[in-house]
Amino acid sequence: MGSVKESITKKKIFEFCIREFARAGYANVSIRNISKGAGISIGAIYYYFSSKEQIGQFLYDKTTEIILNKIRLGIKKAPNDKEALRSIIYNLFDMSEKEPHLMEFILYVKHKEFLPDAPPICSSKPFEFIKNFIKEKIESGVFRDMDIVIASALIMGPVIRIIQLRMDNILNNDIRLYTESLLNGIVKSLFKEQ
Amino acid sequence: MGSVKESITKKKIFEFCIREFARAGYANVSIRNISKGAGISIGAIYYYFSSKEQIGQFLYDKTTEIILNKIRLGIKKAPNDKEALRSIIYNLFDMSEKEPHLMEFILYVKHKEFLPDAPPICSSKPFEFIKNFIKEKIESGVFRDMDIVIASALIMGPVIRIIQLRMDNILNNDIRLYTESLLNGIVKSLFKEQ
DNA sequence: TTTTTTAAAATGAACGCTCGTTTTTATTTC
DNA sequence: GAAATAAAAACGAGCGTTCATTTTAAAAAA
Repeated sequence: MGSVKESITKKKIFEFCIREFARAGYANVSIRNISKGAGISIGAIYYYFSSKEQIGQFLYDKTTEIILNKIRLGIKKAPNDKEALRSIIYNLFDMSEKEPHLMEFILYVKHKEFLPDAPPICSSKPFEFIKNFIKEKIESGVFRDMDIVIASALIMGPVIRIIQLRMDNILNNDIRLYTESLLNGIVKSLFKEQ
Repeated sequence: MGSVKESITKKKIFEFCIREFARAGYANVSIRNISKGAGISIGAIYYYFSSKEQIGQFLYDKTTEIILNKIRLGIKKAPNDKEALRSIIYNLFDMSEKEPHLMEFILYVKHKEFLPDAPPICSSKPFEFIKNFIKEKIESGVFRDMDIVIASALIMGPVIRIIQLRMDNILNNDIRLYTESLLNGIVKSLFKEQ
């Protein structure tokens, strides 16, 4: 475990599966597809993963971890509340542009298919982290006093919507360019003073 | 065609499939599942549908039509712009409460799985209709001047987000109760005057 | 009114195929 | 020489679909 070979083979599986699970759906990607597409043998797949479900689990853990780290770092570095909000939006957009498959995997794939007992994606670590950020801003009086659910929907709803439009090829230009105007709209609906 | 028997059997298929496709995903619902779950034989299914894909097509057509009619009627009846916006939000919430499976089918099921050449769901008839409504309000100066994509995301994003939270059992009370406060937030981010 | 005919509707066993997984044997890599 | 990978075959289960057959219900004929 932890050898160079492991990381190479696992990476091949990761990169092929994240793309194909997002495109075709978990159930429509077979082990034979993975073997052929990732350029490795079926034996090698089962050498590292005990089942197809475990591949899904692995992908889920990796992707949520990557996103969480990026969001957390962005908020940490932000000098004020509005910049923190901007960093959430920008980082999600940035990730959608740089690693679209990863974002598609998180937002499109029904992970209950391979993780029957996992919480819904909106309760995964990155989204919970953002929710806590919002909660704090309401309690400290930065945002208008409102239900956390509403605040969360007003922020994440439009962001996710834009990302999905991009993933569906409705938007053909870099969505990072929308950060500013989307932030403006969100700020208007949330902040006490403007 | 069009007989009483047809409508009964097709209805059984419709009701079982809309629920199961939404819950488990199209690929994970087999013809045998449908046969057993809907209480009809495999032969009866193939008597009315030439393939499994056609069941998906049928469900897609029916559901988008139902939603479109509801949204269109709501906007038509609204006395002013804000009420029209409220009707969009309320009707989508109302439908999520009254016919959750229908809404889940529209928002969760990857319909590319059975409709390979169909446009993404955000370009389906009901969503296109709402988009045109928004476009008109921007052009007539009711909404602030902004990219239609942004306006669309600021409206539909939070609405869909709330619906998804409800479908994921994160929200346990009637989401129609959120109509007013969500409308308030959206209005703040969109309307010129308030 | 009873019998016959018709066609729609429903049945479920069977077909060919793919699935996830395991096993086997052999080779490559560190 | 131990760990990693390859290639191929085999497993039973389940897949979408087909089809010869039966049931049902109503129309036509007697």
